[in-house]
Amino acid sequence: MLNKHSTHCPIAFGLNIFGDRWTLLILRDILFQDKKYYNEFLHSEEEISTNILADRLEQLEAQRILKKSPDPLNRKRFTYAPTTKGLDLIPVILAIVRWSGKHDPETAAPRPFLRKLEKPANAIERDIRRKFSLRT
Amino acid sequence: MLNKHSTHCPIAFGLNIFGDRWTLLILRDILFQDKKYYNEFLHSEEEISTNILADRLEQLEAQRILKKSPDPLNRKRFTYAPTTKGLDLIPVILAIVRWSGKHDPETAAPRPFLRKLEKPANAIERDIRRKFSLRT
DNA sequence: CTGGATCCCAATAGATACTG
DNA sequence: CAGTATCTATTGGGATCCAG
Repeated sequence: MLNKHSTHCPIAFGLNIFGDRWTLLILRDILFQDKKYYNEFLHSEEEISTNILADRLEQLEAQRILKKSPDPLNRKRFTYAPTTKGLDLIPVILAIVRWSGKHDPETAAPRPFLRKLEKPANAIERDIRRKFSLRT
Repeated sequence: MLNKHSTHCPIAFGLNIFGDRWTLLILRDILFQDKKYYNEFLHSEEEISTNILADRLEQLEAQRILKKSPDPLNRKRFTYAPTTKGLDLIPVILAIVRWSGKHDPETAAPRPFLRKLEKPANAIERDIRRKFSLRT
């Protein structure tokens, strides 16, 4: 953790919230992979462990980046959906994707995950926002 | 660390390199604050500790995001400058700054650090790139 | 001296087993 | 299903140390 005093730097502020190896992967699942359940996040390719997933979901909810709600179809399940603050992270994720697309020999080639990223960034963002405004 | 197997996801790829609380702060110092020495990074507001700074500089050099060179003015010192791969992280940092500007009550107000960010993103990026191409 | 790195130890993150 | 508990590994703070 950064030294207690909050630093008044916008980069430090952001990194204090999502500057780790897992948080943005959960957002990726939600925003780009249409996942919304704890178990779906658990079984993503990177295999996050249960305590980390629980912790990050809690942080994200506390930061009001995600909203946790009981699943109407199954009272035992919860769904996680992005808030406006969460949707506003789309450009951060897209900037990372573009950087990796340029500098990672593995991801530079077209991949399933990247198909929807062939559109311009603002079209991608608009589509995702539309999806969540329709079903929330 | 993400589970050993590299995941072929561009977001995971990026996060494996700069998904922590310190790496992008060093890049910030270099790209936006004109810092280039170990000691300058050490004394930034967030007070990174010496072992972390040494480790991150090593990682960044190993990833060819920074280039370490002997300082021509002082044989004992080293300077760190961004490579093209490092300059390509400017949009990631700017996306984080924009998100924080919108969602952090502290950084939303204009601040010294943010002055140069009042220009459009591509003008900011162009200016920084120009600065480094002139002096490398 | 002084810039940079290493070492020791505490704190935090993470993997796996287990539980309400 | 969705976590907690426990144990291990990694990160980080601060002192110290080494090279020039």
